[in-house]
Amino acid sequence: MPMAIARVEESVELLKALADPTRLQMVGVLKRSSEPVCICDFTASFELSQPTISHHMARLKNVGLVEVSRSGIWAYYRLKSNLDQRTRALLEALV
Amino acid sequence: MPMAIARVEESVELLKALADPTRLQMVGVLKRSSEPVCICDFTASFELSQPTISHHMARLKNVGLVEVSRSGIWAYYRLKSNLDQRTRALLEALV
DNA sequence: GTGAAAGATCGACGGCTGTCGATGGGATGC
DNA sequence: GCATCCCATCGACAGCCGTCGATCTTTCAC
Repeated sequence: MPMAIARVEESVELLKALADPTRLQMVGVLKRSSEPVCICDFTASFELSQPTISHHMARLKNVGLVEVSRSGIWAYYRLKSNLDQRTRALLEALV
Repeated sequence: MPMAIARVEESVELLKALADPTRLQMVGVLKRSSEPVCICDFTASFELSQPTISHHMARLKNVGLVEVSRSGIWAYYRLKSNLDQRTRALLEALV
């Protein structure tokens, strides 16, 4: 039974979102953290500009890997809670 | 314990190799096949030029996902036999 | 040797993507 | 109101990547 085209495209989008050193490490941080992580923490630990960090996080959000909660002027990100089993297995193999 | 940089880069190369619809489906075909698959089968089933198919397979080969055996004028590809556990788990979650 | 077939390589083109500085937008504090 | 801070968005640029036609290499058949 060949892979359905729709599922291929969906998997590819997920893979492209993870296929960047910065984003893969961001996901790693979020996966290991028990609490949501502030964007300011990422801008502090990666040697990249703030717009770049924001851009990467937006890509992770667009593929449904992370979700955001705002508190005042801060934005806290965490891995989405209801990731499907396949995605969780993939992260488990990666991070 | 954060991810080692070398392992991040290695994972990213693997993810980039898989983050394309054609290559992901190629890997799917190889994973499901009990026997090596001829390049001519891929050029026949994908609506892409022969150089493009060859280019994609070369990328899969460069990251160590597949290996080739030639017989006469034909080239047969299969998933590399000694993939590490992490990579196998990743393919299991994807294909 | 000649020709044909499979596959790899090359050169070129357009589109996507990572990066930045500049700017915008909302919340906080004075 | 005004300045300041965090973050998102925009515009621009360079580099990578998917794709193709053309060509080269190797093998086989005659």
